[in-house]
Amino acid sequence: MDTETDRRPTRLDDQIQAERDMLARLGDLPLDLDALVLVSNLHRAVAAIRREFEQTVLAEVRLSWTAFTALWVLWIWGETETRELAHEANVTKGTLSGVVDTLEKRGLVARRRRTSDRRLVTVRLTDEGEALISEVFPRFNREEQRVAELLTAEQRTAMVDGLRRILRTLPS
Amino acid sequence: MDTETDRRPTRLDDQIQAERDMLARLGDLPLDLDALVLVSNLHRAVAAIRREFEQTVLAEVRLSWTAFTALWVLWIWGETETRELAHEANVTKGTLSGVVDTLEKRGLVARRRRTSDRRLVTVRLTDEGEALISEVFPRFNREEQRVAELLTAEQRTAMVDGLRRILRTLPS
DNA sequence: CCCGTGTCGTTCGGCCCCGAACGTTAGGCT
DNA sequence: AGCCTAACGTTCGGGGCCGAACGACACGGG
Repeated sequence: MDTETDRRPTRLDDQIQAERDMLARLGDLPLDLDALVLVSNLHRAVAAIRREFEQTVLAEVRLSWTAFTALWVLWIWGETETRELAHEANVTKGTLSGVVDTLEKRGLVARRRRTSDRRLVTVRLTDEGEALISEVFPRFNREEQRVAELLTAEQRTAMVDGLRRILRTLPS
Repeated sequence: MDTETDRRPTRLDDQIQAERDMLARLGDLPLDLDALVLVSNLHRAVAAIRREFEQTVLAEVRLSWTAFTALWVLWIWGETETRELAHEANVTKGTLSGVVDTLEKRGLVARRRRTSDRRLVTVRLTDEGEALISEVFPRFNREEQRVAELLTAEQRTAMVDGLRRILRTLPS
């Protein structure tokens, strides 16, 4: 690593200069700034939401977002094949395998090899897992509600509809 | 792992039964289903977008989303202190340290210890890094545009405004 | 001058995440 | 029966990600 003999612009100079630089650099490119803002805000907001949840409701019960989602799916769907559970939890089956491992170690879920087709493995909640998710989910939903409340009804419907369009198009 | 002597409901039975179960289980809880759908769709859409980008534009140049973001910030802002870069890239400084390590190994960025305050480290693009980001970014933005095009103008503004509200409230 | 106190970036352990490779099993075709 | 092919879940290597702990450093008050 180099060292630098100092003459750093102050934060204020920097802001102004940075904007000038940005405009100078971006000005001659055919850019869609709205699209940039949209995608980057989407990303930031989701990261913020996820962090918030993982640090409050989920931290108390030591569950990652994905682990929680898996439990939720099992709660609603009942015993589920690994592949479907992975799809529903929005991760690859390789990832899900690891998540189920940790959930199994904690005694929250159990695996079961099917006899009719021995390639298949299903996952189901244990009693303990069921107790946990039914206790945690209402609190989780209350957090979701707090997020949704920040938006107007129009914004909410516009967003949900827009997100659906994206999901329909992109490979999910 | 247990084994199971089979009598699995078919997929169709399952769908119907699962919905019945879901309604039965959720019916007596004070739930905000709209909030649930909103948050879960947000999450799924962002994951889909991120995967899409990481598998097309970013895969070609072997950059993760975060690595790309860091390069972009450095491109726009110029030489930046580690802490600010982490905040801007939306990760903790611990994470950023690792990302900068890999970028540095590839010769795309360089670290510099400041002499005025020897606790500080700044990161800047190398010529190679600058060449890479200025080549990749337009393609990245074109992908962003493709996503944004899926929405109506109204949806776009509603979404951006809604996301800003979320970001303003949640600890980012 | 020196000694707290606070901030910097880095390191560490643990988990999540992915894609590729792998062994196992099912099922059709000859 | 004996292949071939395809689908299943797991494993593995590489990296992202976080929070906590850490050493280096700055700076003000005794």
